[in-house]
Amino acid sequence: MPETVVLDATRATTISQILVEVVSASNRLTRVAARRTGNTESPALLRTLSTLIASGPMRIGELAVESRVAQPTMTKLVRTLGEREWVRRIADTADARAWQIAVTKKGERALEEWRESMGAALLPVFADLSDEEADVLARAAAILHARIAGEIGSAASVTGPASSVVEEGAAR
Amino acid sequence: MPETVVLDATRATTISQILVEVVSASNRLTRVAARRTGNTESPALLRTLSTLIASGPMRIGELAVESRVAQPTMTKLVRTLGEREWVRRIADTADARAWQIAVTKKGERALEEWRESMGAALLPVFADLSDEEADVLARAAAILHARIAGEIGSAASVTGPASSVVEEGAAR
DNA sequence: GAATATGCATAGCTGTGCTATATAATTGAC
DNA sequence: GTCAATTATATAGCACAGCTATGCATATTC
Repeated sequence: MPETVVLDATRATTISQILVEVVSASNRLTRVAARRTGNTESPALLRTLSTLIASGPMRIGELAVESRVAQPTMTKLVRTLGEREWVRRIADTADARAWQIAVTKKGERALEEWRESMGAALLPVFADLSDEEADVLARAAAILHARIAGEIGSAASVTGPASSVVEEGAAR
Repeated sequence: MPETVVLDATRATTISQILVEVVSASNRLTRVAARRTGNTESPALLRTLSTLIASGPMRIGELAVESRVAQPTMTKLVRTLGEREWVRRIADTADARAWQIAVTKKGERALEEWRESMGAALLPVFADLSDEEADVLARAAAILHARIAGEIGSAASVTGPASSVVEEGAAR
């Protein structure tokens, strides 16, 4: 196995190029999806919801890290989500500065409806995928999800049990 | 092969779900990429550039369709691209209302640099992909690109030869 | 040549993202 | 136990990408 360094450099280049193609394809797919669904749904809100559903209630700061946005951005998103009653804020008994953010039933339904409408909107473009192509897409999504989930050292999902049930507005 | 209808419905559901997973993964990947690159580059500008490079000079309206944005959005993007000297506007001799938008060398370089920095930024997260995983991602990107390109009836790339070489600001 | 259609620009809004900074609570040092 | 430093969220204010509605100029059609 000679010239390992050269081989590795080549391989890194190849992987980089593939990643760029994936990002580029993602970028376009996002636009196609936005236009076909009529653009009424917000990716950021749904991303936040699905993070919460996947990992359970967590603090705003943790949510910001998981969702890859700055903390003030997440504060805004959580406010909007709260106004729609898709999440509720639960006081954190261990730290009066913090809140646990939890998805409501309504929020779960909203995400589910979004997934249905997104699937329906994109289906016509992809309906005649071969089984093999469909499999490739499914595996690619799984690979991306796994890598992205693993990208953060630890984060979240460690917070769960410490929260109380005091709703916002109640005496603290 | 009995119950074709039921089977097809099931298959449609499966494909829909896969597509939703792909969109969801894309959405997250976009955020990871934005954060890791330091977020200085704008996806919309680069999407426009790469469309122009792939399909050659075209009108603002065509570019809007290809890039899946509304026409006023594209007008703004083209203005920004022009200010950066990444594109130039060429008068369309066949129609005085229209412009042909063409990428400059500077624009090509900007896209190339973006691709390099994006690849470098994401590589650490994906460096230890197996050859097989890398292949799955590459094929998924190709499938998405092909479908998205095919989604529009015809559009663009039919416009090329009709344009002149009169630069903006020159007598029209 | 007047009416209609088309291509682009402008105005003005919303939402998502950012940084810098404020406020309040917690933690740590002494 | 109090004061300083740190931490969690909120607020302010900005930029940009997206949209719809609409205006303006040029083409096209009858």
